[in-house]
Amino acid sequence: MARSKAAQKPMGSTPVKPTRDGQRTAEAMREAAAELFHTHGYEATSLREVASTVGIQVGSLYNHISGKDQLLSIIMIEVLEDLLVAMDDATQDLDDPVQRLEAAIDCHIRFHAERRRDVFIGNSELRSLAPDDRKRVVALRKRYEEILRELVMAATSSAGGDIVDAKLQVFAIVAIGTHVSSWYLPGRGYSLDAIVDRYTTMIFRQLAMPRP
Amino acid sequence: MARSKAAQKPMGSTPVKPTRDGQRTAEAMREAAAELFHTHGYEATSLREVASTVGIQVGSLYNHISGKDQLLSIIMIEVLEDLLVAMDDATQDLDDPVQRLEAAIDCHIRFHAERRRDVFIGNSELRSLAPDDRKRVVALRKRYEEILRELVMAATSSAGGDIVDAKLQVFAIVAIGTHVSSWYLPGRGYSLDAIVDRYTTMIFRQLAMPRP
DNA sequence: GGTTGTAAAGCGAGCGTTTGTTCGATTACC
DNA sequence: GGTAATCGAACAAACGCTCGCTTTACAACC
Repeated sequence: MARSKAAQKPMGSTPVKPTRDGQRTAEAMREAAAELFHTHGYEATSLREVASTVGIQVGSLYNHISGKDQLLSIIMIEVLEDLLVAMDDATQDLDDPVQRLEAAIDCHIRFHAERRRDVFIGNSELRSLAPDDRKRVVALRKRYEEILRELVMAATSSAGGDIVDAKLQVFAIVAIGTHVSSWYLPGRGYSLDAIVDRYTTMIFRQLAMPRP
Repeated sequence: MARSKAAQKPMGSTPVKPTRDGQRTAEAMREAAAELFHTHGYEATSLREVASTVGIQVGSLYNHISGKDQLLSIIMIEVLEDLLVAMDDATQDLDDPVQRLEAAIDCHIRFHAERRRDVFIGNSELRSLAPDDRKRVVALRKRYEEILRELVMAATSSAGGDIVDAKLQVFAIVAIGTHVSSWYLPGRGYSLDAIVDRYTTMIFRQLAMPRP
């Protein structure tokens, strides 16, 4: 191969000698993997890079995972589950459907910006997943879209708005989130508050209803 | 490695013995590469798979390309240049700014749907590009966004619309295109005409102006 | 109208690396 | 002393790429 990468000296901040605390190592592995997957992609990342980032040898990884694919599926499933929880937390205490939608959009965009690294992995490495994991991820995504759909429909019918097309409306919102996760950089350009505010206005306009 | 892939028997429809027509082979290589990059990703695609799809040996690929990366950069740059040309063709004969924007949205969505394979590659393999090629692709993208921006601004100022935020408005349109290229399948679900129609209405609503 | 020279195109074996994964020995902690 | 964690060396497979050789098509020549 032409390219040369990976596997220099340990640069990690974690144990070099055996420890009782395998938990910390497992966590460092997920963190290192997420960072590398985000930068180079799953296929272009070697387990030796992951190991050297954590500060251990390649073989030691297998004390915590069954294989490279597990590293990816953990990241992808976790971020989706977190998103569902965050969306639930953001809306569960609100009664007014319009306020619920506004809170949902806020949560949606904020989550995609703040956890852009993991979200980006989740959106670009679907095909690298093993079939079973892919099914699970697709199911979680579908559930998320269903939640958005119900929020949009409840808000419009409550405030006299109008949906051009429910499915495509949800897609438009999802697309904005995905796109944000690909360009947003904290501290550069737009503030997160500004992004949320502008996009919320634009989405409410699509629904032909005023913002509260 | 655990996975086993590629390199069985030739399945291509093109020459097995030397021909004067290397042009056809080069074209078949681009086609095979695009198909494989789209399905498995650039890094997960081996040149042996490309060669076996075309129906030649690995070494023979190098009669037409300098390396694997060139295969990718050709695909990515070509699709962007085609998009710019298509957008120009779609709008150049129109004078009314609103009609120009409508035609642009039509072209934008249609292109992203019809050439979804190449567009998808263009949107997901940026990090696999060599630095120079990446710069070129980023520049082309920026130019495309600039064109969209001017179309949006001209239309709104002409028809009394209102832009919440020019940059984010363009981003929203781009995001819809990218998203379409990831889910649209011809003959399944929405017709292309329906997609274009619905999204056009939604985008015009965002600009607070009526469709012509 | 055969003969021969040339260059493009493909073959196929092989090169040096890198890859994911395995495994016995070793170390550190309870 | 037992056990979880790590090391370190090794494995076979797959990778991008190179290269000397053969095959083909076409043109120039006698």
